[in-house]
Formats: sequence, structure tokens, C-alpha cells
Amino acid sequence: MEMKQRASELPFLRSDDFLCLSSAASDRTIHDNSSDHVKPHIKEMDFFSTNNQSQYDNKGSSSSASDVNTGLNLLSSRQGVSWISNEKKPNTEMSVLIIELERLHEENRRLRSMLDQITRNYNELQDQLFMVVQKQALANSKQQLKDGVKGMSVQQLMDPRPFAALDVNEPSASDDKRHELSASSPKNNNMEVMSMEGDLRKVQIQGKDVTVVKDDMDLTSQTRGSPKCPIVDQSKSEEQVSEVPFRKARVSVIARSEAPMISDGCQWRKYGQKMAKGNPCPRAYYRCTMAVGCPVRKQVQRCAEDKSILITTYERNHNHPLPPAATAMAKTTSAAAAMLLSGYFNSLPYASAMATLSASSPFPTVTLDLTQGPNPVPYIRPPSSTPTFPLPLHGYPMLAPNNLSAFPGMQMEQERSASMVETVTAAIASDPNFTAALASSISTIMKGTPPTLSSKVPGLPGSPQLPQSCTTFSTN
DNA sequence: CGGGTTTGACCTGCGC
DNA sequence: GCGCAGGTCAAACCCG
Repeated sequence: MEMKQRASELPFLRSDDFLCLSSAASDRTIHDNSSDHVKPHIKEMDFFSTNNQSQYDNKGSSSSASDVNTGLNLLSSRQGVSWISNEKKPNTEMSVLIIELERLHEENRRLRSMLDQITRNYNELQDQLFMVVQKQALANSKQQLKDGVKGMSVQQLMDPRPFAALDVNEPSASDDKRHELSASSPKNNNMEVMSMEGDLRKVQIQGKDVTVVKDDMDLTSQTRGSPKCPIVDQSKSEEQVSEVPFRKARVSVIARSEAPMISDGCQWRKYGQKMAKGNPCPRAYYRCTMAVGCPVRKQVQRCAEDKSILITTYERNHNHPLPPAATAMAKTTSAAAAMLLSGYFNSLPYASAMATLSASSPFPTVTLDLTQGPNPVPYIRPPSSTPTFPLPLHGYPMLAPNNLSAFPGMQMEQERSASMVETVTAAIASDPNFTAALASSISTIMKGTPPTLSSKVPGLPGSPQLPQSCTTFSTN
């Protein structure tokens, strides 16, 4: 009788604050509550954390958690006393209902826990997949170049730090991944992480298996020195690296637009305008207003030579989830900055054209040219024989990835560039509209055929499936 | 009236 | 140290 009373009492206590409960705790409380009154209280600490059992083991005696728990106990105890007094009047029907209610709550919690776990796993896998694809692109390029990595070690090539330490939208992308993944279904991508066994990670890209020997997270943890908590360390690493000025890459997006500003899905507030030297058009300064304290800045300036061309330069990373329309952009710039920061560009003989430094800006800048493509399109000026681009941004010529064809005798570098653009393509993969184009691109490059640059940039005008977020760059 | 824009002042870094 | 240019601030202004 006493056992039954307890069994009915504790679920009642829980049903009062069931939102904070974990299934493991309730299981244990119902069936294993014979002697210990403390344990269930301690377990309730877990209800505020995403990881249930392991975290409980780690911080079982946390004082702060105990504080939180105290409040719950006070509330619960009162309810429990009242229930005990009610128990004097036999009300088995109510206790059955309460137990049933608790059971439902418990099931609900289990499902939520499972969903959280699945979401975390998927986020993690997508992060890893992104890095794997980038590495694969680098590996392919490296093989094609016999000795083209002068001044750049393999470790540099494979160093994931820059990817994790992205200072241009990359953390936002990682943040976004947690929020946006529900929108971007994994089955939309033809890339799939097949297995992760030990150090081997197998990725299937359109039916072709690609085995990456070294685990990304292992590399990451090696770099960061803490193998157990890569996500936390990643953010830590981001902060650390972001303190290094050179790691603050910028991404410029060159687009043809008559509008004063391209719509990239984010909300911006103008905080300044300045006349730049050598350009009759003023440069406008915007900061992101989608979240309080978002550090992202962007500069918008028209090209002095062609005022229909808008140069948008993004800097730093968002600290908030991005709307779907902004996600593709964020990931594109993220990937571009990642490759820039990874030192990939440094291996190119024309590195100075790809990543530039200027006196005014101590940050390397990568430019994504969305105004040009090998295939002429109606509203795009045809490729000229003379390199009208690179644009004189920051006083140095910029070379857009899809502009490499302007350089004769650089077939191999062109292919490497294709790999790079391919990586950008992978970064945009979160946009479901990119699926088909992405699939063909990846298929092309994975089969080893020298890809045409146009196929590598689905966002380019003329691509059969233009993502909305990228279309704005060209048409707005 | 609240939020966004404008614009002159100020700060900072760099080259000479 | 000085001047220049880029970047930011903040008060004034504008607009719905």
C-alpha cells in the first residue's frame, strides 16, 4: 500500500512540472524509488540540459543545479503533501489517470529526447560532411598538381581549423545548421554519410563512395586539444582564432543590380556612408539587425566602372539563426571564406589575385562574382577578351573563381578552382532548390571529368535551377 | 512616436 | 608627427 502510494505520489509531483522531466528519471523514480529521496531530485537537474544521462553523471553534485532543483522540490513537495492528504480518501481512479498522464508525458519526453538526439546527430553529420566534401575537393586537386603545394604543408591543407574558425558567417552557418536543418531535408542531397567507423569515414556522393581516412573530428580535436567536446571547443576555437586579424576574412559578392542593395534575406540597418577614394559612388555601411548584438557588417558599393554592378562585402558572422533566404548566402560566403582561410588559395600561383590584402583592410578577401559566367546570359555582359574583372576592390585586382578561364594555360589551376567552386556548391546545398544542380555538379567532379565552371556554380545565371537567394544577387 | 537614414565628427591604422 | 583614408558613432532628421 505504501509503495502504491509512493508510486502514485511521485508521478503526480512530476506531472506538475513535467516539462522539465526526463524519461530516465521518471523511469527510475517509478520503479526504483524505494529508499532514495535524493536521487530523483538530482535527476531533475538533467531536465534543463540537452544531454541527460552523461551530464547527470558529470555534474551530479553541482550546486547550481541543486538550486534549481530546490525550487522544483518546494513546489512539488507542497503538491505531494496535498496529494497525500487526498490519498486518505481513496481515489484510485484519479491515481490511475495521473499515472496514465505521467506515462504520456514520459513518452512525450522520450520522443523529444530522441528528436533532439537525432537533430544533434544530423547537425554533426552535416558539419562533418561539409568538411569531408571540402577535403575531397582539396585532395583531388592535390593529386592533380604534382608539386603545386609549395609553401603549404599537407597539414595546412587538411587543417580543419579555418573551417571551424570561420569568421565570416561560418559560425552562423553552424548555428544555422541547428535551426535550419529541419527545413533542409537530408534526402534532398544526394550526398550521404554512409558510415563512420573509427577513423574511417565513408561518404557516398551520388552512388560513389568516398572514404576519408582521417576523421574530421579527430583532426579537429587534435588541433583544439580537446577531443571530447568538439562543439564547445569549436566555438572556443572560433573565439580564439577570431582574435587573430588575419583570420577575419571577408567575402565580397559582386552582382549586377539596379537596386541600392541586394536582398540577401537578412535585415540591415545603415549606420554610415562614406565616399571612397577613386569611386564617385559612396560606400554604404550596414549592420545586421536581425538580432541584438549581431556583429555582421556589410558594405555596399557600386563599381566605379560599371554602376550597375553592386559590390557587397560581408564581414564577421551572425549570432542568430538565419531565414532560409539568407542561409544559402551565408553558407556560400562561409565556404568561400573557409577556403580562403584554409590557405587553399595560397597554393595557387595567382594567389594574390584570389586572396588579397590591402592597407585599408587587414583581412583577406575572397570575391564571388555572380555577374559573369562562361555561358553568356541575356543580362550578363559577355565574357570579354580582356579581364574587365577582377574589380579594383580594395585597390587590388580580385579574381573571381568563375573567371579563371580568362587565364590561358591554367588548366590544372582551373580544375582546382572548379573544386573550390564545387565546395561552395556543397555549401549551398542546404537550399533544397539546389539539389539537382548540386547533384550533377558533384557527380561530375567525383567522376573525375574536368568540370565546366558553369556547372560548378548552380547559382550562376543560366543554371536551370536558380536558388531564390542567389537569384536576387543577379536580378535585383 | 519609434525606427531607420543622413551626415558631420571622431577614432584608428598606415605610409611618408 | 602629420596627413590620409577607412570605419564607426551619434545627433539630427525623416517617414510611416
